[in-house]
This record gives sequence, C-alpha cells and structure tokens, in this order.
Amino acid sequence: MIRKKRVLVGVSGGVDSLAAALLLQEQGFEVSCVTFVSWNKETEGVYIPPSKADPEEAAIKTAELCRENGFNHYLLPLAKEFDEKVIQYFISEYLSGRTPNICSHCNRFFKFEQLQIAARKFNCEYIATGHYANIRKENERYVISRSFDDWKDQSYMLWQLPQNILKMCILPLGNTLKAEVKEYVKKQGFPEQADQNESFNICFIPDNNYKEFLCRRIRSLEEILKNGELLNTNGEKIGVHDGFPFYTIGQSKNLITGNSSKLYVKEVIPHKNRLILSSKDEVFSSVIHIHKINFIKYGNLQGRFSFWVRIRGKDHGTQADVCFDEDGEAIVYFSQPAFAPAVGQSAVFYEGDDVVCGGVICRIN
RNA sequence: UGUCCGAUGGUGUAGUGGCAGCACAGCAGAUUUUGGUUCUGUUAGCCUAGGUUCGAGUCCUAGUCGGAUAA
Repeated sequence: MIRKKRVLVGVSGGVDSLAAALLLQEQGFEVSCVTFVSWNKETEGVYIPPSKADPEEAAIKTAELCRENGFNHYLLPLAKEFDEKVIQYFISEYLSGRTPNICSHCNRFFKFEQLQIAARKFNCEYIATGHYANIRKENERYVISRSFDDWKDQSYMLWQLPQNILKMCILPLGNTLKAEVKEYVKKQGFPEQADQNESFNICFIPDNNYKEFLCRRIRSLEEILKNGELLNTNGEKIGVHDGFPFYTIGQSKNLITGNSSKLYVKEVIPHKNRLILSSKDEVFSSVIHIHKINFIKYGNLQGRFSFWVRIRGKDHGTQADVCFDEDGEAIVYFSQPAFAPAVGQSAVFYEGDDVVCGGVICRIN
C-alpha cells in the first residue's frame, strides 16, 4: 500500500484553517495539525481583555476539536520565539519611526518558518494554512498568485516567503470563496466555528491599541515622548502630539491641531520627535524606494519593468515602473501618485494575478 | 486714558428678531490577518448682568476679557 502524503496544517481555531485541514483530509492526505501558543498571560505587554479567550485555553480547545475529528494535533508553546521574531521587530520598527507590516513579517519569520521546522520534526513533507492565495510551480519556481476570492486575497501578506517554504506549502482555500468555506465547515458539523468572527487587527494586541502596548512594554515611553511638536509644511508649530511612534504616514486620527480642515501625517521625524502635517493632497507620492526584495515568480530581476504595485493589504494597486539595481534595491515610479506609502510597509508587485516580488519601503520621495 | 472692533462646542466658523448650523478634533459603530485610510452614527456651544420685545446669539446699556489705534 502506498503511504499517504503527510501534511502539517497550522490551525488557529478559526474557520479557515479548520476548512483547510478538512479539505486536505478529503483529498487523501494524512493530516496533522499544529497550534502555536505565541503568547500567554505572562508575555510582557500583552493584555488579554476579559472578553477574549485566553490563548492557551483557546489552543487546548482547538487541540480537542482536532483530535475528536481524528487528526493528530500538536500544541507548541512558542511565546519566546514569537517575542524574539515578531514582537521585538514590531517595537524596534515603531521606535525607529517606521510602520512595520507585522503580518507579512510574522508569516516569513515566525508562522511559516516554525511550520517548516515542526513539519521536519513531525515527519511531514507538506505544510498548509488557511490563507487565501495560490501557489503553483512554473519554470522551476514556486509562484504565489491572488486568490479566487478577490476580496479575501492574502497574497500581499505572503510575499516574503522563500522558495524552500513555498515548495512544501499547500494553500487549499486559494480557489474558494469565503462564503463557500463557511458553508463547507458548517456542513461538516462545525456550525460554531463557521459563524466565528473574522480575526483582525494585530493578533497580539487584541484591543487594537498598539500605543498602549508599546507603553506597557517600554516603561516611561509616553513620559519621554509626550509634547512632541506638530508642524505644518511651512515649519510652523500647530500643536503637540503624544510621541512619534504612535503615528504613521497618512494618519489623521489623534491629531489635535485646532485646524478647521483635515490634516494628515506627511512625515515622521523620530530624532526630533516631530510630525509634519499637511493636507491630504500632499501625502500622495509618485516615487518610493524599496529594499529587502524577495523574488517570487522570476529569479533576480535587473533593469526596468512595468508592474501593478500594492502598498497595503486592501489596495487594488497602482501601475508603476520599477527599476531594480544590482544591490537588491529598487525604485518605484507610480503612474499615478499613491496615497501615503509608509516606510516599513510592504510593496508587492503583480503581473496579472501573480506575485512577481515584494520589498519593504525604505524611502519616500 | 480715549476711540474703534470683536467675543457662538475642545478648535475654526455660519446664523434677515422666529427650531443655533457647518468643518476639524473627540467618542461609538461598520470595514480589515499590519499601521493607516474610508464610511455611518453621536457628544458638546451663544462671555456676564440688566433692558426692549409675544419672542434676543442677533437690538440697547453697563461690565469682563481680547485685539487694533491715538497721545
């Protein structure tokens, strides 16, 4: 008898990863599941509101659910790794005046990497998640492309994945609509999971207050940085702010200026704890620089190309000319100015539905 | 000191003697595997004391505060 192919599915307790596991089982895989406990009550700075489930308890419930359905299930406590790879990065980026694309970073340096490590350990040749995107092999390369469900597409968050991970990665939901996934999970006998709310926001900041998180994590941060200057584009002081890490380019919330029209953060100047504000028109940029490029569809590109570029998750994209240089950096010339590209965010390049490559925005012109 | 001008939510402003509006900020929802954006809803105000009037943010008088100006 031919041995079934083994796949390790990262399950969070939500609908999508559960659907992925069930679908793979239907397709004839031997399915094992793993749940990471990325933080717990003791993790510094993480506050779990009373309304939210304790991550350890939630993981145990997920484990029970999987085992009841005949899956192997492994529970991995990875709070230390998560802290080192994800939370530290998050903090240091904000303290440097950048805006980290934390999900994208986590997928690369924590989630998929740990899945790969666990797969080796548990003797699985494939890994899988409930992400909405597709992976196919073409010309000896593994190519990520947009999901069939245009609205749910998560290919933007996966651009950093290296070929050796993509090679062993299966995304079973790439050709399915979210509504179908919910229906499927319900039919399989999990109505409770099917009706769960979408996960959203930064996962380790359940109340979505990242300012409070930073302040809990770094003692007296607020005290040191309060009363920073708000300047207009003429260099005139028009107010004060709570500290540069709590703002990002394009932001208009939480700016008390007394100005009668809406103002947006145009520039963050960390060493002076200063924010430059302007009207919305002035926050558009035509040229951005990117680094830390990861090539997906083709190997190293050199020279000038025309691609669609997305600079945030829910961005339909902008046509742009991209010039790659020899140092692994690139300059992006948008055909139409893009609103509020922020240093630290991901720029992902598409050719049709395919992800060509991505990079981290390092400079705005 | 005289004269003139002004005072309306936290901020900036509209308001023929007839229901005090608008914008920005704030707050609350919606949306969202990142930040942010966007959308919807909502809190909150006539400097004080008199007077005229059926009725005063509006007209009159005085005061308080702010600005301008003259010596």
